[in-house]
Amino acid sequence: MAALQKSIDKRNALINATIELVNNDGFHATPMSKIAKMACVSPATIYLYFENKQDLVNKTYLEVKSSYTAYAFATYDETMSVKEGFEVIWKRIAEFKLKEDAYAMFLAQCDNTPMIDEESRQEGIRHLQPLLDVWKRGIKEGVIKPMSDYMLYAYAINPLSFLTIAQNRGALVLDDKQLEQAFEAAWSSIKVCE
Amino acid sequence: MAALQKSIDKRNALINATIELVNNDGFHATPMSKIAKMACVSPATIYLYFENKQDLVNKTYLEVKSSYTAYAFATYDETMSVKEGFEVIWKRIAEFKLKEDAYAMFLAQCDNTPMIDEESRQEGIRHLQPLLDVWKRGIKEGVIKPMSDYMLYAYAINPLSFLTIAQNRGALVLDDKQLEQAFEAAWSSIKVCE
DNA sequence: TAAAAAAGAATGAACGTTCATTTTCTGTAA
DNA sequence: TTACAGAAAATGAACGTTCATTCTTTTTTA
Repeated sequence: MAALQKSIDKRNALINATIELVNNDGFHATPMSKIAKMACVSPATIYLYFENKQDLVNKTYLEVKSSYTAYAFATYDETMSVKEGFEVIWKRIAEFKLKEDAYAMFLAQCDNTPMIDEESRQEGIRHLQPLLDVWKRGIKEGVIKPMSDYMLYAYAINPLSFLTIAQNRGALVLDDKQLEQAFEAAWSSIKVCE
Repeated sequence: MAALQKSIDKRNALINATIELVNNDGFHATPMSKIAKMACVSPATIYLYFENKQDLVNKTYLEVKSSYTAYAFATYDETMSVKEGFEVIWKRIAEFKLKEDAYAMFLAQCDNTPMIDEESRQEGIRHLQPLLDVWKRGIKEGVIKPMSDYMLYAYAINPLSFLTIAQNRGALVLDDKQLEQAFEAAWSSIKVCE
């Protein structure tokens, strides 16, 4: 157990160092030697845990994406109404993006650059299924406008990425009041008007 | 005149090569030698037009941002009503992002990574002033919800970036009908309900 | 004590940038 | 118009550095 435990710690340290350094400098401007140093490990040791640099960043992406979606759906269950379900998920996502802003920044960078393999990108998308299911249900019930998943995501969820990046760059404070406004805007853009 | 003309052509070729290669591979994975080759120019020649690689990408960013905002505001004038003004600007932006999808991809990458100098980023933001003015007017007239510029941008404009990237990755087709839907979603999220 | 894990130094390739040289342009004098 | 000199623009090769990865040796584990 001690040995395994130690390995998991090192792996986590490598993943966390990758996130922090890539956020600051970008993927290709982050040398393996720097990641190793921040994780208190020899550069050679990275290759015991990951195949190469690309594998390291792919795995980091999937790990962050998993913790993101796990957090997002933790308090949702399928017996909720569409509106309630959406609100619960949306607010968990917002909470995650504010609390785990380094993760949010990292995901934004992965989603907007060619730094991740297409295969890992596809796998990351699959994690969102429960949200897509809420939307499908909402459209069937006539509560949500009949739009494609991409369009719904663009207006209901993606703006949060922009807001957290703006907040991270010091241009905006997202307090509770602003967040409630943001939720209202999100819901307004996808709901069917009564 | 011949000499000057030639120079502008080369400069444009370098900027265009930068956009295409950075879109495909990312900033740091794009060597100067490759940019030079695509622009049919010697690597050394790049340094006659730009100080260094960072300067090249900063200037490229500002050039793209300028053509983006010039296009966005070309048909808008201040005598329009808030709703009409917003609609005109929004639709021009959408048109630009669909027609000039390479530019749109490039801007998305600049806005979500540390690849651009902070100074150039700030200058790029200033170009959006006319849009912020419409919003200010809309809030004063009670037509637009009193939200910060960042929030308004997040819900009304930024979703278009997500949609064009999705379209570019082959995951979505943004036809006229979808676009009208998207505009409705954008307007719904920021307007004051009657 | 044997195997696994980790380390640091070494390697070779790739990169941004510069240098020495050649080519092209421009204005002037015949 | 032609010839040409000086300046400007452009080039390909070269330089020094940095980086991802591997190799050999040492340390830790069981």
